[in-house]
Amino acid sequence: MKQRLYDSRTQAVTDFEPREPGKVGLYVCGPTVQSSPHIGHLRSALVYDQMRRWFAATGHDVTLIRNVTDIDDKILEHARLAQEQGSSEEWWALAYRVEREFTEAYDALRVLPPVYEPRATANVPEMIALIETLIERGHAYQAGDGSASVYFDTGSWPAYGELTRQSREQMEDAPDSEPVGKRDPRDFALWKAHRDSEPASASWESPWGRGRPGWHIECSAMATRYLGEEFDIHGGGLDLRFPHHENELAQSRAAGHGFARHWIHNGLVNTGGQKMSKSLGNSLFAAELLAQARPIVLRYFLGSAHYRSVLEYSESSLAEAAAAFDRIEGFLARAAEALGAEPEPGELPEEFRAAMLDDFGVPQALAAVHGTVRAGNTALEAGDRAALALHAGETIAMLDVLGINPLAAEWAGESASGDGSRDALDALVGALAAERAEARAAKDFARSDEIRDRLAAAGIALEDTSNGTRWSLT
RNA sequence: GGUGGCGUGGCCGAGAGGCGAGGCAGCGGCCUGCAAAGCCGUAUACACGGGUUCGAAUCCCGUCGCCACCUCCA
Repeated sequence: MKQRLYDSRTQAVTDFEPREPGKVGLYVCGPTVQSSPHIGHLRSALVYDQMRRWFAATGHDVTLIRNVTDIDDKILEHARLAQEQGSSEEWWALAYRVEREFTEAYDALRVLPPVYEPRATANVPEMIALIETLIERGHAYQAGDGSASVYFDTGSWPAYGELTRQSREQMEDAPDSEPVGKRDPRDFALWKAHRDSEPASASWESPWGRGRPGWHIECSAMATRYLGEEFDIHGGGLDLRFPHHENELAQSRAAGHGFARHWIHNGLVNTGGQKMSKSLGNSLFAAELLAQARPIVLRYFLGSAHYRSVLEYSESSLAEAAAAFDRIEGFLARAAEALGAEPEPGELPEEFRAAMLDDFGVPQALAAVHGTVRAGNTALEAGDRAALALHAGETIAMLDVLGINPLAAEWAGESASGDGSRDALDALVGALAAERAEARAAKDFARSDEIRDRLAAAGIALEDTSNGTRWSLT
């Protein structure tokens, strides 16, 4: 069975065939590091992390490139505004500080680092070369106002609009805040002339004069530099389809590159039925979320909807995710105790494989996880060790692919077992549990319930199983 | 004006012409001293109105509502 993948350009689920068998080149638009990461950034990164893990699990060598846009209007603007308030932070310091916040948030969710994370500022020569090619081929021109700006000539590229199926004629004119020498309002900047109001450090030498790169050219240049003129998959948030990805596609194709074979776009995160975004000011920041939910639960939650659908965030949906994940985690803990060892990863159930092969059907894959957990619980109850070991192993294998295996090394310290305080607690709780067992044996239920209640008040739940009493933190 | 998406049971969330994914909550049962956990069982769900079909939540037409993009955004 082949990998199936929805392609935004053709608007259809198609077979995915890597250009080179066994290898996948995946470029993902990373953040513009202008302000702190929010839940939407986390979801986006997570979606591609899941794909990357799945491709790896199915024997592919994945080259995942996720860029960092560290020079842009907003970064300069934010730094300037802060400086007006007395900040001494330069734009490049701001960008780097925010970039580290992103990295921290990604790490918290165990989003694996990309194979490489290129910064726009480190690829200016590649961008200039690409712009020169576009000018040579007659698809770009220097601004008519004599400035150093260079624009892509959308009128020279008949396919313009192919990604989002829009005709150039029907597009609303971009109301530029200032007339900047474009031949057509729909043309977009490849190179932006330096302005005196901007720091000199935010400009580079070019054949057209000092300036800085336009937004779209960086991705074309970096994707090509690290993945080649033609590569397998280009991904990003749905809101990047137009103009960003449309423009990337146009300029790269106009430069003679094959560019991305598949385009994928992840759905956005809504809250209160509305898109969350910087401009609306309704952002849920990563730091707040990570403070209120266990990172592994947050990862489960953000990854539980299909990557292309809208994910509605609410506190109750997050709480539901926590309950669902507890069920899985509880099974693994009981299985490990019953088996006397942490289960080894087993085979991936066919249902899970089929779901993932079908356009990354993570929701159905999670249904397979829950089905396996149920089968495992049944085996546990029946005392069928072989079946228990089988299902526990399958569960672990599936969770590993999804990056939510609480027993995995990557989540060490997050799982229920772990540090020394846990052992100390175990000794104390164990003593109380033993006392309770004596009381129960003597039918002194008032005493046994008192012990259980006291532990419950302290956040420790007791469960009486056929193998004795086990405890867990609530 | 153009482009795209969505509307599924109390909630979240899949599916996509014919055995009602999965989770959460609820109800009944088993287990338990009582619980908890677990297991078993439990739902006249597919915005509305037409149509195609032996059969539609799924296809077609229309209507309503919501959302996104066309301007910086994951």
